[in-house]
Amino acid sequence: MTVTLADVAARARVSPATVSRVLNGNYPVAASTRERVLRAVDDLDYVLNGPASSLAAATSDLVGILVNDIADPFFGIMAGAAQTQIGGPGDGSGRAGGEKLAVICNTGGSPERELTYLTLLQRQRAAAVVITGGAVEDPLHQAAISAKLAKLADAGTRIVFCGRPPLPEGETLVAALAFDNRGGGRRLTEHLVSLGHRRVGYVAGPPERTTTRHRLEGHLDAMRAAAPDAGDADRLTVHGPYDRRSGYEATLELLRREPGLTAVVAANDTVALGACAAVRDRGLRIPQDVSVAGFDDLPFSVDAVPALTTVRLPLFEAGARAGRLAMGKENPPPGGIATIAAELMIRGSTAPPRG
Amino acid sequence: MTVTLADVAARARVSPATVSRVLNGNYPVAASTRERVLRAVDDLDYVLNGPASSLAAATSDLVGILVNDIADPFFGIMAGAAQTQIGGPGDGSGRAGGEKLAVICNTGGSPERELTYLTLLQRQRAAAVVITGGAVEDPLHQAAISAKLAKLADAGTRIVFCGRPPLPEGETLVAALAFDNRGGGRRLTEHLVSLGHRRVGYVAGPPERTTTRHRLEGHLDAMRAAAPDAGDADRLTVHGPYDRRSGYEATLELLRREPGLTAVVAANDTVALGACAAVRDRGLRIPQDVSVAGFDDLPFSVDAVPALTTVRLPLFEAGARAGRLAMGKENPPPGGIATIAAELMIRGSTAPPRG
DNA sequence: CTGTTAGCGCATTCAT
DNA sequence: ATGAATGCGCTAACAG
Repeated sequence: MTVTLADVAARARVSPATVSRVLNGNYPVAASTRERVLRAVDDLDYVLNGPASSLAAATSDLVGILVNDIADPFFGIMAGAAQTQIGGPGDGSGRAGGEKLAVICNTGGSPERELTYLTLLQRQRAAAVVITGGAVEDPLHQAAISAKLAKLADAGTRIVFCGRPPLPEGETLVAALAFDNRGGGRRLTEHLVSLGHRRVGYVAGPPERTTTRHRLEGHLDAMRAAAPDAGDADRLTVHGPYDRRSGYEATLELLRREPGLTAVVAANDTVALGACAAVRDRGLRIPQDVSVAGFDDLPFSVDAVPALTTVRLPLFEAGARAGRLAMGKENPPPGGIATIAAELMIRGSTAPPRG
Repeated sequence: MTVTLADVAARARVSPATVSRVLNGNYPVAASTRERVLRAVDDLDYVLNGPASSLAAATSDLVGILVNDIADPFFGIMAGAAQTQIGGPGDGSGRAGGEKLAVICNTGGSPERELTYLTLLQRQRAAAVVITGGAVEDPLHQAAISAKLAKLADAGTRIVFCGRPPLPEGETLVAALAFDNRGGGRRLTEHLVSLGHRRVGYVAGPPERTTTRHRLEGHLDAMRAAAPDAGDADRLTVHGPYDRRSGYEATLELLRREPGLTAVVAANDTVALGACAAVRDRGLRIPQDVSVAGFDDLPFSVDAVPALTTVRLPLFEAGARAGRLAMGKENPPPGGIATIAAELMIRGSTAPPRG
């Protein structure tokens, strides 16, 4: 019923071993023989049995890419970029040669699901795993993930972090591409401070996430430098999920707490969009009455009205690099860790506060 | 070195078969035995060998989700929704029970890569495949894809279309969830016509794609109904990729061709954002001078300024339903085909043309 | 309810 | 450069 390697061998009048060698191309085979085998493959419409192959070879061509939320372009861009380096462009025949199968796994930001996916990938003997986005800082989960990653690495799976800080220990296990969230956050708020803002609200992401904490710390650093004795930064910080609605509601709350607010900084661009809507619904103008700033510089941010001041992260480049690292096409950075710079993008949504 | 099922069996003092039955849970096993086995699994930190399991069972727990562009939330939302129905929430142990591994494959809209991914999934003996987004209409590729899908279906892989029109034949192979792109496009333009617009530009997607064609046809139907002898609809249609830049440039071009344009309809919301930017850069106001409309109702569309009139597609619901169909959790619609309604969302970006 | 027996389809020794 | 033989780790009959 289903065509096997043995069928191909019979038709090409060679041994199964030879067919295997032709298909994997990692062993010398006479050109004429190869020719014959390839023709038999096409004639019979043979498709390699992945599981059998993986079982025998004790390794598979699966590469996992873990993301927190695939509906968010922040992750979509990185994941898509990584996949371009892994899937290979194909040869146009649809025959599928030595390509890896890059697969994206949506954890929803839940550490449990993250672990489950890692186990699933371990079960599949994945060739590599790329983990994108910030981590949850709960020590229990940290330890569980570390242990799991150690096992994966031990089994020969390459591990790459993308937009995630390196593990406390175990730097040798993993190549990590970390974004400079703290520096970006600091420079963004410094920009506002330099414009004259002193009452700045901050809509943070979910607590316990590294990304949230780093961006917030950068913001607070800048605020403290500007007004060492202000001390009410906590009062002007609200946490919530990384979505539009959170930005909307948190901004209303901030405006309630501090009607004299002159600027709102959001944890990311999506949240910033919600913040903009809230500011407007309160009858305030951007940036004349309230400045608004985001983070990430997602594609839509430049089209906001006014265009959003934000911090640009080179998501595509980082994702592509992570993909290359996962494939072993590129050498890991020194010490296994590289920090990716974040660039301040000043646009129309920020301006000096009202005289 | 690596723990196998036999090791677990030995430690639990049962046969390998019993361990297998416990793990797969599809066969009666005494509670006490199960207990013992599970403990041995935990003690030994055993992880099932996926390839071996798939080889023996002649089927795997992989489910593929094909998307055109994962950086686009249109696909991200559907893919994420499908994954919620497939991956299962996990039991929180990270142990990974009977879950399927839902994997997202990014084709970049290229039929070749689509074929390659299908071959890769075929090679893995995937349990199901969900194909999202419109198809390319080239008959050669259509035939190649059809043939490949037939083989997959033949091998027991369930096939589900999501946001893609059904195959010309072979309805029995596939459950198809198709969006009412034509109807949505028609109602959107009818709305503009009813406001009084007659010179309406259209920024279409890439030619040869079903989604592009259906939306455009809906638009043209509505235009022709409004002005049967206008006949210059072609002149006011420009094709381009589904991205912001295309919307920007095409709109400038349309404004050049027809300075008297009172409205621009874009192939989707992302394109519409670019169109808005172009309109503004030309010194025109939205909607007073030019109305702009999009399609899809992506999350950011309501936050555009003014909020974007568009056509809402229930992307999450459709993706989730596709996921359930792929898992066999839900029965296919009658005839294998369901059309998903598209809802007109009238917001601030459209208004009557200037008196 | 549990144990025994046979492969699943391929990659890889080891020969030649 | 090629063929023959072996086993990867598991599931699925078939017994009992």
